[in-house]
Amino acid sequence: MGRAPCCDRSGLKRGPWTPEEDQKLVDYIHKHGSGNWRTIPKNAGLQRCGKSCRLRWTNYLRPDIKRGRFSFEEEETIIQLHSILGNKWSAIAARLPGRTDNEIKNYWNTHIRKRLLRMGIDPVTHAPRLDLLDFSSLMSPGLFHHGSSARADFSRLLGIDPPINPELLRLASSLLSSQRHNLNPAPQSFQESQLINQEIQEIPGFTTMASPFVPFPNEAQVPQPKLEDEFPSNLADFSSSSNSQMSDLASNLTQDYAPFPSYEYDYHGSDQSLIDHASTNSAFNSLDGHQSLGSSSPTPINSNSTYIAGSSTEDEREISYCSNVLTFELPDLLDVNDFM
DNA sequence: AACGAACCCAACCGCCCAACG
DNA sequence: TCGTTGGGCGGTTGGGTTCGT
Repeated sequence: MGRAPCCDRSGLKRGPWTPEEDQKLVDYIHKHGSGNWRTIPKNAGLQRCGKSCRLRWTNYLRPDIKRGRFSFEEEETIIQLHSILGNKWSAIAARLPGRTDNEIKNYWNTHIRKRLLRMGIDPVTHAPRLDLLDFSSLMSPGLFHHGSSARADFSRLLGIDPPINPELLRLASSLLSSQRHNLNPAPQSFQESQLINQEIQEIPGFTTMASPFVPFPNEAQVPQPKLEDEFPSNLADFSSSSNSQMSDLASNLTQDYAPFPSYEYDYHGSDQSLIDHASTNSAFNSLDGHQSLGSSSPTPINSNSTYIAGSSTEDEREISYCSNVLTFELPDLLDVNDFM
């Protein structure tokens, strides 16, 4: 059943707000508070729909709104929360004091989303975009460094040489399946979002901008799955939509796996940083396919804090993301920019 | 300098859901 | 139980600005 317009549109002004209108609305709300939005425009002497007033207030006029560029930490928080909550902008905004859902949504769509795409990360699933890969590239013998008799048997069985790594195939299959079936990973209702918020809040070490951002206080808490025996068999679970599954997911984030085994956001609220789980297994090739930005050593990849305080250019942020985040090997010949 | 393309973001649209009578 | 309403949400639009040629 369609919903009737929130108000009679005839005679009501639309479009950009004038300073005079802003002042009227601010004055009224300062005096009377923001109660019944339908009656506010009438009482405040505005030829506006109540909905328009509410939007103007919540997205622009509210005194606690923080204006200006998003900090790197805010960006990271957005990305992390988005990986869990999906496009629940209000839920994400609730964790970023002073930022509105609309502002975050716009920032995501205009900045973060594009950056992730440039990095070869699917902004919906937060997984590397394997759909862009030529699977023949996965047959590179140098891709994996694990000795595996099972793999040898498997490849012998398939008669393939050089062998396709079965784990990689399984991963690719799971990811593709996940991307096909779980494009809407977020819960459906605001209540669910709130529940999830609570659950996330209860995750040990998961904090938001309101408090020091140190999800993993010490290295010992960081899970370090081995590629061959600890890959989630069904990564689609990551994107499940039910509340309980989201809860499980949240738990998994700290207890078992990162959303993607070799794809991990770096947490660096303090000088503690997340170990690069997969750095011993793969190296990240930059998007032009020539330069490896990822660390190949098992030491924390940003023990000196990869993020340079005060760095603010898009490139610097992207490089920081790349060096911290993506340790997934892209084929040398793949230029993600070709797909942009 | 002029023009078109690309980008940015405030504002709007339409749907959903809980509350209420 | 059902219909209506208000508030809230995510998605989309369009006008202004910036960038590139």
